[in-house]
Amino acid sequence: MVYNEMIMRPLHHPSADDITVEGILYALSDPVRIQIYMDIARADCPQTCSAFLTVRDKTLPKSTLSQHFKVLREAGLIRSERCGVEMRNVTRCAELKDRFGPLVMSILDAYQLQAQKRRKPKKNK
Amino acid sequence: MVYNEMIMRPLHHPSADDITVEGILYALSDPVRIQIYMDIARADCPQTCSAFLTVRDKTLPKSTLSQHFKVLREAGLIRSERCGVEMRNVTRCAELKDRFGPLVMSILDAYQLQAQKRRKPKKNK
DNA sequence: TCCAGTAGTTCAAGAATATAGAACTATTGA
DNA sequence: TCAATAGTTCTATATTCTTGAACTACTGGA
Repeated sequence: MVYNEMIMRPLHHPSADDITVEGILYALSDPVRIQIYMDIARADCPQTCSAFLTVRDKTLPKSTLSQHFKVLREAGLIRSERCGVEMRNVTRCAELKDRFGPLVMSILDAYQLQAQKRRKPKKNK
Repeated sequence: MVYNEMIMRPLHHPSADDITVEGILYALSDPVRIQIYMDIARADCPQTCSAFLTVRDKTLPKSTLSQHFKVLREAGLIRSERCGVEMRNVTRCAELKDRFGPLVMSILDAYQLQAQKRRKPKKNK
């Protein structure tokens, strides 16, 4: 089959007012997406999509990865900018902090805590 | 059709160690569920399921409501106890705070903030 | 003891959403 | 001009969610 009219739509970033708590929670409820978001947040420079072709030892198809980035972007968690052939992704932490206080930070902290426990679980359980 | 072997399974509550950040975020990413959870958390006594047959001005079928409670329960957010014909639901805030710090509290705070903004939006936007 | 009423669960079917391969757009550097 | 790279879109399939109907389970009369 031949695809007609396939077009590259401009990226959509919701304004701060349109970001919702539910949207943020949904976007970060996926194990792959929260890991991606965490890595972008921890990085000291914008991250490309293809930096995440393997996440948590799992290889992801490009199409799936693209969808995950779209979800993060449309939830208002990241800002993506096309830059030549690649995409630069950064978090929108500051805006989110203004709007929702420590929400996102405490999600990241809890996730990090959990990841640490996974790596070195206590014996007494 | 006649249903055989339909049985009322015992309620399952995950142990604190089996609760995950992703599970919590997923459970609270639904507008109905976060509202229910908020109401249970704010209440000063256990709440029954049927107290939520209408949520955010929407009437829910009993079967849907039952599923929502199951999701909250299996995410580790609430503890449900059958008490005669009804069910008493309370939050597991203390356990969650031990395990994940301020995570759940900051979700509730952010949600409350958002709900307030919905009720009285500023003119200058 | 039976029965009707109440509270909630389970099943199953249709609706909605997610995943991923293939085909595509878009940009760059040689 | 062209091949390579980065990411998107389409679409079919798989998975998950929603809900009405049928059910379980308990309770308080009569």
